[in-house]
Amino acid sequence: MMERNVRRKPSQSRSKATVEVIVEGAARVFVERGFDSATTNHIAKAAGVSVGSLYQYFPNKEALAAELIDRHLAELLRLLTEKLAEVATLPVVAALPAMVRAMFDAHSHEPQLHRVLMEAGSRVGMDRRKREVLRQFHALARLYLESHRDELKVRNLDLGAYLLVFAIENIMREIQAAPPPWPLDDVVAHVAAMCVAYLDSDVVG
Amino acid sequence: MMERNVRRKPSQSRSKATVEVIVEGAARVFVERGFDSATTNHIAKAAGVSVGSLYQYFPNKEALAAELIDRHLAELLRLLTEKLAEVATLPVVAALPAMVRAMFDAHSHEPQLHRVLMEAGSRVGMDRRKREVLRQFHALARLYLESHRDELKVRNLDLGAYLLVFAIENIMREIQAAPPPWPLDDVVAHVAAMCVAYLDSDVVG
Amino acid sequence: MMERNVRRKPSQSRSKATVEVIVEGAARVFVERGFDSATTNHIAKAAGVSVGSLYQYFPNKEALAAELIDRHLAELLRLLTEKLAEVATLPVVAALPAMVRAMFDAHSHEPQLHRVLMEAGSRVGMDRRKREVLRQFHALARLYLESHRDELKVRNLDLGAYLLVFAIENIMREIQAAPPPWPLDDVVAHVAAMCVAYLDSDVVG
Amino acid sequence: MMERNVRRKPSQSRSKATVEVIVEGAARVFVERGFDSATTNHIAKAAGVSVGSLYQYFPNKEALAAELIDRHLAELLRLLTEKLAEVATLPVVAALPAMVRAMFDAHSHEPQLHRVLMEAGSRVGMDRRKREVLRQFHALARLYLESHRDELKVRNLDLGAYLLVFAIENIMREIQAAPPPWPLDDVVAHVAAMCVAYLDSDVVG
DNA sequence: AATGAATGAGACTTCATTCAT
DNA sequence: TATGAATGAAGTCTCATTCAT
Repeated sequence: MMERNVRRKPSQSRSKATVEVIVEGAARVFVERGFDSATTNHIAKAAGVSVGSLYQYFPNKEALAAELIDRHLAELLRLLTEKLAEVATLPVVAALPAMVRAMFDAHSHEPQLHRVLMEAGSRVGMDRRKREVLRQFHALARLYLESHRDELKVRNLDLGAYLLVFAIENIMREIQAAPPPWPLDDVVAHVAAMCVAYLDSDVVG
Repeated sequence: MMERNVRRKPSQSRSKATVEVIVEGAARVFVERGFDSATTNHIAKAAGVSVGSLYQYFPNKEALAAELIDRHLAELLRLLTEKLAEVATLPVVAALPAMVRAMFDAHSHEPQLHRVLMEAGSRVGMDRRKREVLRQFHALARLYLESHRDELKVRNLDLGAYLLVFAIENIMREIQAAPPPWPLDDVVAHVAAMCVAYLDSDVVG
Repeated sequence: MMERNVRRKPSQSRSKATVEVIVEGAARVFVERGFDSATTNHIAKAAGVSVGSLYQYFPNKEALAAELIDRHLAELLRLLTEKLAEVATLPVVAALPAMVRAMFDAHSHEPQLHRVLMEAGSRVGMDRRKREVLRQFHALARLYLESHRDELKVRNLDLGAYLLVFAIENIMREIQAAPPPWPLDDVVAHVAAMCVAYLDSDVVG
Repeated sequence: MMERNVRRKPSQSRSKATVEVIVEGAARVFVERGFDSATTNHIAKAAGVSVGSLYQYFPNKEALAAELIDRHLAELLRLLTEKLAEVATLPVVAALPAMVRAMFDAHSHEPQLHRVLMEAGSRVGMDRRKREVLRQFHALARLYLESHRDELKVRNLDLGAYLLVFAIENIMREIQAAPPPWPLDDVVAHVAAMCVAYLDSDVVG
């Protein structure tokens, strides 16, 4: 079903430009109408190309959403990796708030589009792709924690990194979806505190 | 669009039984085929009634999913409320692990069905309904925390309860969706530790 | 299709009352929703009986409309026959305006319902039934004209009566459907004048 | 409901041909099965196109009937306008029989199809459209009568033209629907005589 | 490469009618 | 007789996808 994300590698620059307008058109239409109500015809029209051209590059609507997700997640991963590199040498108490904040900022980019894509969910491979990225970020987080092992009481840093990544990611998404009534700085501070406190607890297992 | 969840109040017992077989049929079909591929005709056939009967009680497929969600969330709320009452007088360090475990157990009920419904997501009103239940549970959690305020360092118990509820709920869901490679008891212990440590941290704001 | 208008002769008075409320309910629903959108379930509800009872007396929706048409046309025929008897001895110049006026008055009764039934048209046997009544009225008109033959120049009184009846009936219906911008008395006077003038013309054939 | 008669302007010639075969298929199916029993699938099959193509150009069955009506009425208006131009300078006594005959001839074109469309009636916008055309013809008739005012006794030529148009049109339609037992030439002669005599009568108002 | 008219499977939904109670 | 829950055939319409130009 999800045959191949992109049908033919657009090597010509004209093709590349066409792919670009199609992807942008898709983003616009997904935001305006939601994933289900968006049709390939809508998208082609919004992109200013014919349906035929759309199908030249994308086998179906799902592939378009997948492409948008991939771009978003790649950006997310890039941002967080970069930020982690920046704070890698800082002590955990300083680094974690920075990472939480970075995660929050990363989720503030085109929230409508990504909300729509999240809702499209597994039909679009969102789950698998997102889990893949989180897995990568989990690995990064573990590396970071291990290099700061002596600052921490928690021993199972693999599990520790897992919990941090998922807890932070989900709360940031939740905040985007339904902003809570507290100053965001407070929320960020609390999330960071939760993480720091956790890493400093002497849980067994 | 989501006009009314149930079309007519089934007062007669025959009607009630019909509604029941339809809802059960829907659950089965949703699990077997996923939300998108399920059709009202599939569901009617699975339930052993005619499509007409299905439409007598439910305006569309979404309403069926909504009904299933409502039942699930009501059960969830009931379980957690009950558990919270049980542990209400215990100190936080004892109560939280019990609650985390209860949350985990609650998510272990018909996980396939609820995964499908989560994926159906907002098309089905899942988001709104779930947020409503979490709001209720947030209120309960806050009450609990306030009655144990002197055991805690965190001051903003409203925000505190919010973070606990969302962090726990999301991690439990994640574990259901993609079980991690650690013993579940360890995961539960760590989540509880994260919560306890957080509440004992002296974050400002 | 139009098996039999009424299924069982309602001999019991309870039955007769039931038929009555059903017919009245049908009239109300037809006016409110139009013929096509009216369903037998709507009608049964409006009449305060169950669908089953409705089907006990009427085989289908068409039969209900037919019944209403029959009642209407019977009333129309009765009124016009009566009026014609009244004016039978008057000279044509006096009688025709009276008949035109009577025709107009007759069409003023429950115009909404009858408009709906006209629109339902042949599906409901309207055409056949109406033609039947017009045929009867044509016969009456011819009798009248023949008994006044010496006041008239037109010789083919059969054709003459036919034209009068159809011309008057159609114009009266048209006036009901889309009232023209002239005083109705003027319109009636003109129609009468047209009829009188026609009968006084020496057309051959 | 009657959103737009035609969905997209067929600019390409292929589209135009498709629209044409669809309209012709619709005409055939309406005649064969009547309006109610005709389905869009029947029509598409009869036209040799897919349902999808039908819906590309017509939002529903009603729109197809409306298109056929529009064509018919346009033709009717064209014919009568032309005929009126021909006889415009003739005296009323000569012109009216010619117009009545023309009206009769015009109604002889595809009578079955138009009978079906009349029966479909207001569901199809027939009423509104027909009234519009009659309004136009009323205007033409009035112009004609006014330019012959000195041949006539009737003074309210507006109302006069109205009566003529409606009386003639309805009788012609009636004759098509149920041919009466007299030679049509006689009927035409009588209708014309009725009109001429009316215009020569000295009705007040 | 691009176009966009054409396709058609199949989902949704209604409502006249039946029949067990 | 009355009830109204249940039936299911059949019609409407959409939209992802193809393919002739």
